Amino acid sequence: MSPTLHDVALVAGVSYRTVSNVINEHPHVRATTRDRVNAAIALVGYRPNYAARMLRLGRTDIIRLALPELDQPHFSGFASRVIEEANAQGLVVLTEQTHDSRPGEFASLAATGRLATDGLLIYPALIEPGDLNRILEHASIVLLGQNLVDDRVDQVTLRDVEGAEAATEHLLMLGHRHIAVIGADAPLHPGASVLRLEGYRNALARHGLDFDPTLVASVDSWRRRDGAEGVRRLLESGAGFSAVFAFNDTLALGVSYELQAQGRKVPADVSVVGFDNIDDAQFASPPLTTVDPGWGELARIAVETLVERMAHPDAPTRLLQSDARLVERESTARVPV
Amino acid sequence: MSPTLHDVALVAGVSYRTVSNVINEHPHVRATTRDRVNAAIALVGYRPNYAARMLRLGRTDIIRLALPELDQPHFSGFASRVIEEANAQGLVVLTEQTHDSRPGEFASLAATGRLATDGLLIYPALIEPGDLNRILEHASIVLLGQNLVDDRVDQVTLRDVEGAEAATEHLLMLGHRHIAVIGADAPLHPGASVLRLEGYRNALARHGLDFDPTLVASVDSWRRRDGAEGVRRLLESGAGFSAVFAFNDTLALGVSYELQAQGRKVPADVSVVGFDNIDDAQFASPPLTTVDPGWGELARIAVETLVERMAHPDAPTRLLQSDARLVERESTARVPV
DNA sequence: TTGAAAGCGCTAACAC
DNA sequence: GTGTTAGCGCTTTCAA
Repeated sequence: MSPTLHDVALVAGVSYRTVSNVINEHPHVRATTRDRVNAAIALVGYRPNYAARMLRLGRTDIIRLALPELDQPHFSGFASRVIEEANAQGLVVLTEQTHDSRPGEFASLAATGRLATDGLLIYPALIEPGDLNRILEHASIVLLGQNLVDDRVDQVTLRDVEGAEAATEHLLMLGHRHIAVIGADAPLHPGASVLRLEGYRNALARHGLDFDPTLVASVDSWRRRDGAEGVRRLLESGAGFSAVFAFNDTLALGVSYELQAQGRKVPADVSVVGFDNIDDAQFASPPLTTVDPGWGELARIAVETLVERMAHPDAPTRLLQSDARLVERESTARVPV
Repeated sequence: MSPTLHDVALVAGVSYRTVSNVINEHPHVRATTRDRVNAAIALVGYRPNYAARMLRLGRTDIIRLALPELDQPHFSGFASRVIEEANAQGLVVLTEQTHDSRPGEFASLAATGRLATDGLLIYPALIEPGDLNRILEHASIVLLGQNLVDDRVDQVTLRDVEGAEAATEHLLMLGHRHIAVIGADAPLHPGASVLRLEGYRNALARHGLDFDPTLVASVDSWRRRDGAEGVRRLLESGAGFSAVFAFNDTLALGVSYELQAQGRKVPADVSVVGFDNIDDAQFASPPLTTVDPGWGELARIAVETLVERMAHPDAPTRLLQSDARLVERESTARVPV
């Protein structure tokens, strides 16, 4: 058994209470006593039992982060920043993967609160408002991403629509009139795929262009292979396009790869624009034009919001968003004449 | 205050003990009693207090995973798998980043054990044997990666030397005689950069070739920009080479990008081989030949080893390794004549 | 400034 | 099969 406060007190020749005071840096301890206690702590190798402290304080200083998949660049980058932000606030992060499944997400939600007052940051894919009912009363939750409008919960989201508008607008400005879309109807990204499509259509409409469904490739997921497959299908269908808007960078890199594999030059023959501004985008060949939706800012805001929610469970809920901006690189060019 | 076992017992009209039996699925509970208790649990909205349970059981079912950086493909892929393996064992994972700094790693080590008997998986960069002394007695630790030979601790590592030999051997078999190396002396990867260089030299020696230090590029880190910079320096130095072995895939993708940006064709002019087999490698242009060091296997072994260590603190320590194999793709070809 | 002691919610040894 | 109860290690109220 590892030593307890009691053992330390015995060795130091003081009371239980005094040792606790020293550990918690309470002010009213004489310096000599403090030194004696610290010496005793070192001597017996005392380390506090955090489970006992948690029980006593009703507070764990652990938050939970539930993402669909850690093994995707935009999510791992986000997780990395969340961990940093949380640590800065004295919190540690328990990471979970929902694998885009309803049961997975639900398990996360249901387990929330098991560590007393700790909070949950969850990036929902398949959660619906009804799922939240039983959870909300006993847990601090912040929803990430979009996909759910429910003013009983704090939400911290990207500006998907505005970002997609900016991407499309950029291509339109370059003279493109037939812009393919890769990444629609992704079952694992229901919110984002709808909103980014909406942004695309908005931009088209603003330029008086009709929406052409034959230029839209649906995909299973948003990985490279899906991007490659999507654009291949589009090419085979004979649909004519001079530019592609892929709903995330990973898709876009797959698209760019496949186009070049099929002998189309990027951007000379086809322009490609992505979404997320992952680290890899700038070192792709060619470097990828993309939308930076502000993942870093999102992480900061998310942790801040959760911390405030834990501190004030009854404060009004909020919807906060990070800022999106276009990052021009070399995968986009004027439409070929 | 949220309801406790006591509240449930009151509502169900049974004792404290019986409720606990139901929750922990003890066998000796009559079905009707169980139903009544479950109804009461649902009614009052009872959820177990895990801090209390941890305190009572002296066990948290939380393990800690400390990696240099989550935002690197090989680490995030590894973390993702560790989380899955741990979940399968009924454990959850607290993720931390050491940022390759001695203080960061040390903080992780020092904090270990604060959650009672939980264990720590740590990928050490700058830890030395002496750092472990004070920790070992009260914590279950498994060291990941290489970088430390210390038989007081379980270690689960990649086969860096063998992997690097395979990569170099592959290039030698293709007729290359001037093989550049990118990634040496990386301060953040002290173990891996030494071992992979060792593998490279072994393969060279086996073919009777001298080691040429002017073909070795040292780098600050193992990100794309470092790969790009490294190969640029080498080109500027006028050193002649027909192939590049980069110490990881991210470096290799940076190398491949830079070579092509400078008008050298890959693999027609220069072959490139990487290390890690990250997801991106197969969709790069050209798809990257690389070494798959078995990250997935590593995750499985690591969790298994930690679980066994937690169960048997006094069992003899072990050194386990995953298997490395070469994955041939299109970034390597016979030496140009 | 320090000591004594209650009690956080739970599990399980012990009774019946 | 169910009830009673000690005690896990800590923080903190109350007293001295």
